[in-house]
Amino acid sequence: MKMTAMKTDNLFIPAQAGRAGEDVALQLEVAILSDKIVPGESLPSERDLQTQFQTGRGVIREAIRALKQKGLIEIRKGAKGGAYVKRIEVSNASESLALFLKQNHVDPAHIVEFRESIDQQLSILAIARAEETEKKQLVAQTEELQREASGGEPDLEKLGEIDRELNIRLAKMSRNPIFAWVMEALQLGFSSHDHTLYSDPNYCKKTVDNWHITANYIAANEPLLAQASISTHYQLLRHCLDDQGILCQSRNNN
Amino acid sequence: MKMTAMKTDNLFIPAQAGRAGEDVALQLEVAILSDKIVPGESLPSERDLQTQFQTGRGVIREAIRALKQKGLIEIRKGAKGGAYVKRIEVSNASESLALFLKQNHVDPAHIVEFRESIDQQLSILAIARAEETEKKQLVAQTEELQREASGGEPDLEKLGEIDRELNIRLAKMSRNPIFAWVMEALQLGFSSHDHTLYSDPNYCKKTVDNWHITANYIAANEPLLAQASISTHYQLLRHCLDDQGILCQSRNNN
DNA sequence: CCCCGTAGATTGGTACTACCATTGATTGTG
DNA sequence: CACAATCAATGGTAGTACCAATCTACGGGG
Repeated sequence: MKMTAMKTDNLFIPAQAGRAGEDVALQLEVAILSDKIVPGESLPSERDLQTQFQTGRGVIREAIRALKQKGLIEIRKGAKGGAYVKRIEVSNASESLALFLKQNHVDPAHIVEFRESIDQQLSILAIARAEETEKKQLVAQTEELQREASGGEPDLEKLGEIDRELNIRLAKMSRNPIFAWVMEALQLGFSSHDHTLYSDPNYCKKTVDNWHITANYIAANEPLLAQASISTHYQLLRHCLDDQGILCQSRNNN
Repeated sequence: MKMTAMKTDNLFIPAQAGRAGEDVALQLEVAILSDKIVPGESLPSERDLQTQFQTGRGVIREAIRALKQKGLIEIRKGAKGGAYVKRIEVSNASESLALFLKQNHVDPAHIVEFRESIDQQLSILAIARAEETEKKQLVAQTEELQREASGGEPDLEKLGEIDRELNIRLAKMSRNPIFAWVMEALQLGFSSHDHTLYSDPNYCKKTVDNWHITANYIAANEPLLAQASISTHYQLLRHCLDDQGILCQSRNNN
């Protein structure tokens, strides 16, 4: 316990347990979360940490890997490289939830239902809180979606991308990051289902036009009408999935 | 593409890129998520993987570490040890979310708002889908909550526990597991805030009684009234948090 | 024959070394 | 002064050796 507090920092104590790797990761995480190392700065090099922790380099690397996985740091190679502390993004948390949902084989009907509920609330909040310019941008993007879909050979990738952006834009307009988190998580895990809607010519145009209508209702500050058209969207999605036999609609899960 | 499908499996191709570790982790993750390795089974030993991937053991260990971080596997030492695939728990997603919310100083008001939205929808679904017996059980548990709270020295731990169970019970009555998971994820990250409601004598009784009222409305199949009383619940929570200066209520986040 | 304990084998955990690849800074050269 | 070669720092990979924990199997003692 020298506590000499050199320029860098010797606040790391040598880890010796059978789980040295986790010990190191924990100490580093605490250092980061307690703002001892601020986003933009970098941790000492692996070899420095190796000496500070009195341990092998492999242990350090495993700890670093864990922190990277958590989204706490970003790693750059070469001189001036190292583990740079970064601001955590929602996508990390979303990915976590998406993994869980994916492994549990969720009934698509449940996801659709949940998303509809979220979207309903989202439209209300967006109308109440978003700037006029944001609402106009939303409308503009739905028109871009229409243009993209009107061609004889619509680019499904592009349509899906725009649809995703629309959802995220709407989520941001709610001024509540939690909605954005959930939305992103659901899309990460089940973007495939949205594709079916656009790949089927019977539903593509209806869906696209309905997006435009919804956006216009939001821009016109008509929450009830917006909710109605969102319901329409999910009715379309349900029918479309039903046509393809994707929906189980089984109510006998516990 | 031998497809010989040996007893173990040679479906792993040697990784060579500068990011071999991530490559290995990705291949293993795919193998797990596509149910090639089922929960309960274990991955090959590190030394086996080392030969299958034609790489060093350090690379394997880092990949394993990443998967462990994601909650995909659990590691046991000794003979018959190894990386056992496990069912992902919501707590992983919660932890991830908690990290994000913590580092980004998310306003508790946002969490309250989101939970209120979920609860509203939950009550509607519960009324429509739950059995009569479940509704009666819900009411019964709110009465237990009242009994527990009526004593001169209410056990805060016990109250919190019952409150948590009530929420989970309600979520299950919706017949849609996603609501339950999202709810649980949020609660795990912020159970502290729920305690404040019960620890403050000014709000405790009101909250408890309101739970009872809500449950009765649900049992009586009165969705609108149930929603109203749920609103009351969150009004109480908001005021309570406000009294303690926890709420920021700042609307100027992007 | 049964029970218990010890030895062996398997596997993750740690340490150390050497070398490669990338990247930024330094230095040298035109 | 500009540009290119060189160098140094750092992460990435490979391989070895050994330790620690844990299960299995064998064998002795009852």
